[in-house]
This record gives sequence, C-alpha cells and structure tokens, in this order.
Amino acid sequence: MPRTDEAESFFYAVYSAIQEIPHGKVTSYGHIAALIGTPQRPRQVGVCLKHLSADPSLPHHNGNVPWQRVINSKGIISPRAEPMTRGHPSGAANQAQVLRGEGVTVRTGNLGELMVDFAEYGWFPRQLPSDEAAGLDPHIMSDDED
DNA sequence: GTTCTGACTATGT
DNA sequence: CACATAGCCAGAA
Repeated sequence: MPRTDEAESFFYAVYSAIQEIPHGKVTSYGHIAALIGTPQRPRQVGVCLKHLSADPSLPHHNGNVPWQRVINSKGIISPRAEPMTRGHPSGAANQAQVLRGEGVTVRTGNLGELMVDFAEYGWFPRQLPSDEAAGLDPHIMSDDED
C-alpha cells in the first residue's frame, strides 16, 4: 500500500483512468498522468503499475486493471526485467503477449523493442499539445468499452 | 535520517 | 536523427 493518503488517492486515480482504456487500445504513461491532472508525473504512473497486486480481493489488481494497455510515449512497450510482480509475470515480453491476445499488433524492432502503432491502436481522449505536435487528430478517440 | 533507482517525458544540443 | 539533461517522486537500499 502507498504510504500516504495523498499517494493512495493518486494510485486510485491512476488505476481508475487505466480502466477506461478500451479493449484492444493502448495509451501512454504520460497521457494517463495528464488525464488525472498530474502531467508532470508519468513516472509515478509506472510505479503504480509495478505495484499492482494479483489479489482479487483488492479494489484494484492486475485482473481488473488493464496494465498491458499502457506503453511509453514512443509507442514502445517499456523494457524492464521480467520479475514476478505480486504473483504474475510483468515483463515487456509478457505484456506484448497479452496485448496480442486482445488483437493488438505488436511489432518487434531490430533491437528487440516491442512497438505498437499509435495511429491504429492509440487511445487519447484528450487533445494534448504533444498530440498536435505529432500530427494526431482528435478523431482517433474511441468509445469502445470492454 | 540520506541516497539511489526507475513500467517516463519534454526540451535542448 | 541521436544523445544528454532536468524535472518528477514513491520505493528500496
């Protein structure tokens, strides 16, 4: 559990936002941070995912929070080791597998990076300055739900 | 108590 | 294009 009430509410907000990502879509850590009003803390979003538990009795766990739909701003599944996080494997390779399982095409680059095409699978319900710079239009918004 | 690390990103060279 | 730096802040050491 987070140490402070403030951190706990942040965790809650992160998990809630991630639960809004439609099945078969992906978004970035930064976008989740922006959605919950803390655009300066994409890193903490990663911390939240890392701490996801497998315990189904908890309000948020890796069975009801689609952690696999969060990747970095470059469209790459953030590389990291493959530890057992709270009972389940959490490595990038595993994440790619789970994403493919919901119909997302994950390409493998020459350096082994696992990439997802934002133009096809990206979910960005808000227009951010960085989106404009990237030439993305608001119409990519999707309303599909699980 | 302090210091280091990192599922990140925007910006500057 | 690529690399470096500055913010960020919860956890771990």
